[in-house]
Amino acid sequence: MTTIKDVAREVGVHPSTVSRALDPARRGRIGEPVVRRILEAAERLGYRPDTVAASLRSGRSNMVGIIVPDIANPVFSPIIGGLEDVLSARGYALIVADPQPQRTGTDDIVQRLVARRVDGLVLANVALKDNSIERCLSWKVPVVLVNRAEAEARVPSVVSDDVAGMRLAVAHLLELGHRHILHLAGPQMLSTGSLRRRGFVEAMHEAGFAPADNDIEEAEAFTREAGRAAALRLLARQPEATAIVAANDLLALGIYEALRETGRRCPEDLSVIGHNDMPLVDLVDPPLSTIRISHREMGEQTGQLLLDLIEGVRGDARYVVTAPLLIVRRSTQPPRISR
Amino acid sequence: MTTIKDVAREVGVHPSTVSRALDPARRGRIGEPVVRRILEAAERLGYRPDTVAASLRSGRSNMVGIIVPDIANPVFSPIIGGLEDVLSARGYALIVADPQPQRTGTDDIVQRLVARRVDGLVLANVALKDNSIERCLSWKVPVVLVNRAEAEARVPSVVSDDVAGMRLAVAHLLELGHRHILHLAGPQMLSTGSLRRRGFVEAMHEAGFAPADNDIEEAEAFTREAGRAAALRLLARQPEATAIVAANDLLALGIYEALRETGRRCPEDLSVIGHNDMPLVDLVDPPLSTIRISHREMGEQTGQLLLDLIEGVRGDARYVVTAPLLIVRRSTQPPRISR
DNA sequence: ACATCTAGTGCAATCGATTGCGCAAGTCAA
DNA sequence: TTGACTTGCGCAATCGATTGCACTAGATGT
Repeated sequence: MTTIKDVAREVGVHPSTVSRALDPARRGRIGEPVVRRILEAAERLGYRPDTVAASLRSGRSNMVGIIVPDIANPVFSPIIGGLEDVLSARGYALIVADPQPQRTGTDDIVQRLVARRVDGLVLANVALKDNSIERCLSWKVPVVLVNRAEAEARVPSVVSDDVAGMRLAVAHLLELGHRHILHLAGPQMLSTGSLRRRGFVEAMHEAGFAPADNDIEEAEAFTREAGRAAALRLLARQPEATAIVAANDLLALGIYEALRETGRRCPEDLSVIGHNDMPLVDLVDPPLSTIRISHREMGEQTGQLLLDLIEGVRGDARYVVTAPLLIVRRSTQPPRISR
Repeated sequence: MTTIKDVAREVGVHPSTVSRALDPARRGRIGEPVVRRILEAAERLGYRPDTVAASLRSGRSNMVGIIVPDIANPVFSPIIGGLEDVLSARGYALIVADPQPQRTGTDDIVQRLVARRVDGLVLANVALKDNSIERCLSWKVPVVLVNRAEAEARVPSVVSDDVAGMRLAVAHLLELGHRHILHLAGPQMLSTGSLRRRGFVEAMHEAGFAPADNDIEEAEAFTREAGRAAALRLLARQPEATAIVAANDLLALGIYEALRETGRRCPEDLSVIGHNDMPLVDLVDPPLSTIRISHREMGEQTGQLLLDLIEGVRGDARYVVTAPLLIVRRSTQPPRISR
């Protein structure tokens, strides 16, 4: 490994001069011909700066960490992808971490990442009240929330407009002629779960159909299995409803299973609409109507926000909400003519 | 930030003593009571070791990098998940990188990761002949290939038994009574593409049905769109075939689209079988018969292999191949009675 | 001609932990 | 009592780059 000293010796200057010449930002202070010779020598010797050493001295690691609840979740991978894109373009590396349920002792992931001197952190898994945020705050490490927000808005976040998304969904069903609409809600400790529920309730209210508590059922988690179980409960309670809006696509697919098991057909007997438009839901049977969220774009925005925070640019758009889009496929249709 | 010196001063010993006392491996050389006092002081002061400084001196970074072609690809996320699991359990962090098509100049990702002093590298994107492997080799950084292997086996790899998988697929169709079976192959520069093609050809041969070149069509990429296009070509050429085996699920879904466009039904007119068993293919219409590969497990194995390599344990299982499993759903059925 | 800048480099400290080597005190055998 | 070890810990160098400060020339101002 050739170091900065080797280059310095080769050119006959001091290491510090090499350091400056190599950094475009500070190159200005160095004479033009010297810079040229240094660049040439560095190239010739195959010099690669040691990021670790630089980090130690400068205090910046050029790394950011992201904490996701489940990497395999199709919602998070595009977020990671978008994030990685903008970060690597600016020379940052992304380290992804999965909060293992119970690892040895008190060293949780946030701490581990901070010990690695990450310059910033992205949290994709916060609950409405979440203490990892406080820890980041107390350590003064820049943080951006993505996908899910917290109850108090203490740190920047990038989320979809969940309430607006539910408005779109409800409006679509209303327009089709549905009147008795149910909601399969997600976990209420998550912003996505609670905001979407609120969106549903508000939209129904405004249309003059105040939903009863009985019209809403909460799933234990954002999974197919939890969706199936909750749908079974909900359908048993409200057999004459004509449509159901799910808090996310996985839940909607769970509803599909429940419908099959109880001998109902979608959309003939019951219209179903999801949320997220994750990959492949256009190919399920029937193709799922849903609300599209551009997760990749959210990842990119998150990267921007975080970089601004790290580099001290006071971009004032601290709370980015992206606009959802209604995607109509074949799981929704007008209700059958009721007597 | 409290450093090792602070702890040393607090306890009244030398920093090096603290360093040793804190490392379980070298703790033995230090007196028991001193260790206890150091541990206590470290805890009380909230000491967190600075990973960066440790890396600089020790040469180990406790980080490994993984290079994936596309994070959003549902095949890679479980691999990353499994990998991250075993790595973080051993104190390693995982940094994921996406090879941007053309970034500035010659500093490709491999170089960038090596500059970050990663202790090892996982390549999930190698082509059959790939020069990033040579670079890793020349830099002497431990490497493990996953999902796709290279032509010459110079470095350890973890892959599914693609040939065996295709045998399962072909055997299944044969057993159903199919005789004229087509293959929608993947890119032949990738091991998955070429091995699966070979598996198909071999299995057919052994059954006594030598496939003609005309029975095989190569898709440009492992995508739905490429699958659709290739399927269109293939079906135009071989209209009387009764079954088609795709080199992967995405390709199979492309076939679905092509079938719909040409007014054929699956499985009545044509049986289709995929490969990978990626999430949600059990919900498409019709539910896809396929070959299951346990990607998460592959990720875990990859992690083990890499750790062994890094830590010098000569685990001799250098080339892990996992066994594929046939999953029969509803996209395959016996062919219609031909005249 | 003299004081004042300014541009271009060199010097040396520093970041925080690791580690080879050395030294002192204690143990044990002869 | 002495010599050979062992145990426990301190010393100081080191990893590779960054950075505040000092210094030297030549340029500028008056």
